[in-house]
Amino acid sequence: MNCTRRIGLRYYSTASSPSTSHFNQRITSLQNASGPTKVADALQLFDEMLQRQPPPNIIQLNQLITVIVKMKQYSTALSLFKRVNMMGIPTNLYAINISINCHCRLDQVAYGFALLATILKQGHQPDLATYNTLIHGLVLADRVFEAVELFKKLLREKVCEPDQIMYGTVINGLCKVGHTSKALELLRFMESGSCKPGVAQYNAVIDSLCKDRMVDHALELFTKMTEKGVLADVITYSSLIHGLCNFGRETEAAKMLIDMEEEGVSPSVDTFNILVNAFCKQGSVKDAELAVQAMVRRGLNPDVITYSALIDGYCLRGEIDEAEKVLDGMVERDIVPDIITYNSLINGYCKKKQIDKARHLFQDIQDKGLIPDVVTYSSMLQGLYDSGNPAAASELFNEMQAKGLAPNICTYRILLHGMCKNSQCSDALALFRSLESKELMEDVGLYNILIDGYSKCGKPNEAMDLFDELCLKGLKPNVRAYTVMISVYCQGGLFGKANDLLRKMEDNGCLPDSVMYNVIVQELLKKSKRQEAENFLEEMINRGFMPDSTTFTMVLHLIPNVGKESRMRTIIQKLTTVERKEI
DNA sequence: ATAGGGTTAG
Repeated sequence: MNCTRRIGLRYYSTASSPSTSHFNQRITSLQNASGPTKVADALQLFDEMLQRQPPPNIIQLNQLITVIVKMKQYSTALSLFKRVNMMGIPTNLYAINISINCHCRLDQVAYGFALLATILKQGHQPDLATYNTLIHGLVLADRVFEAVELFKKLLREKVCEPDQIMYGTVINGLCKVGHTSKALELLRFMESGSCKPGVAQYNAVIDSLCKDRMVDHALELFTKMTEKGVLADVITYSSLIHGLCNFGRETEAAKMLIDMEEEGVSPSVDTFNILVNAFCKQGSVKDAELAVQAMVRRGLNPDVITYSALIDGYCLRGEIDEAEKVLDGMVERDIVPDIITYNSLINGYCKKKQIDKARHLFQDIQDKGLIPDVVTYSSMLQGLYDSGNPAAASELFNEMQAKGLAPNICTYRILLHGMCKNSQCSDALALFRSLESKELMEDVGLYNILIDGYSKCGKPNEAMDLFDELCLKGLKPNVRAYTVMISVYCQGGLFGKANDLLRKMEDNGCLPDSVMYNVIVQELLKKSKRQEAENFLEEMINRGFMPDSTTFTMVLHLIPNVGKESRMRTIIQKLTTVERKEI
């Protein structure tokens, strides 16, 4: 028997011409290759293989076409299959599955389904990979409902026994469209069945829960998963750390990092970047720098995201010098700053009223070949308006549109605010009226800017009209909208109306905040409505809000130097006692 | 031996 087998092997190896192994070698080296000529080299090899007589087997061709697919050249891959068919080389199920995948990636799910018929015609049966590719195709086409229906049908009619990949595809699809609870249901279903979920399926749901702001649910699921003996990996921990950070729970996030290392899971650069970024956004660049040191100690190299986060952190604090130092440091380490890195700096310069430096950098990065994005332009626009140069701003806005960059809601906020601040309220309103997106036309924030702008331009009636319009549209004014309107009423001496609105606002379930109280007290004091101001001052303190420095200064001026009973003094004394207690 | 899912970060 041994003898027969040996003869068989021998026969096999002599039958394959020398070029078979030669092609195998070239396919293998292409699979591992990277570089700009990879696709061209693969096509060249494909041509050579098709010219060979007898024609190469379908396995090698599948391998080669997979190289093209991995490079996301789906239409090229499909055209190669077409040539295989034209040569009369028989394909197999693998080949058709690859084709289905290509069609799905090209947003042609229908073609994918049509290939089911080809599979049957050729005497094959679709397998798990076939169905999973189609389910994934539906997910890619944002047809998650249909994907779930197909999955259920396969299950109901016992067409196939889903594996972890198929469950995972459906779970990911559900998470993608925000149906986290359905995804969780499916995960539970897996737990109760024979195909148990792995860490990837748990990760999808944990991450989705975090994005739904349900971090504690995510943590619970994480615990349950561990209890079931499924080991968390770096992605599980990174998702949780990210979720915690988004909730301002950086301390717990940092503890999670320690936990993961104790469990033997090594954090990646990305894991650290989440923390670095969170610390920076929260204003504590010091902690961020410590996190960077910690990652370096573990042999991880900070990347462009790490450095950009630090730069952004320093810029947010107005410490541009420090930000510039970080930039120099990263360049020294051969890490190339990208547009996001520079956006932080440009924004920093603009906020610091160093518009010339911002303009210079804006030009500089373009000379370097970087393309400014919406954020770059928006920052520049804000800087130009803030420096009182609306003409340059509108020129830049035109340039941005000429380049085909679509302004986003932030851009419009900056534009409207900038115009109003530069006494161009009617231009701002005209721009707002020209907006075509429903989302923008119904943005309370944009209304607030216009209302505030008109009021500051001394046109309270227009401001009130806009507020009415906002309510008539059925939009819910937020606390900022009410604040602006109340201050409009106060400035016009219409205190009764201001009071009515305040009541109406609380009826609508919108509670006054610190800013609102400060505005009211300040406006009342400006109009010498001392008693009303005292009432509001007391009310705000009772609700736990502090007068800001402007309010405080105004109030202090009203306290008589010596003797005399003063309600203001009592209030302020009470306030300082409270403060002392807190310290 | 060749095919299908995923994944965290600005």
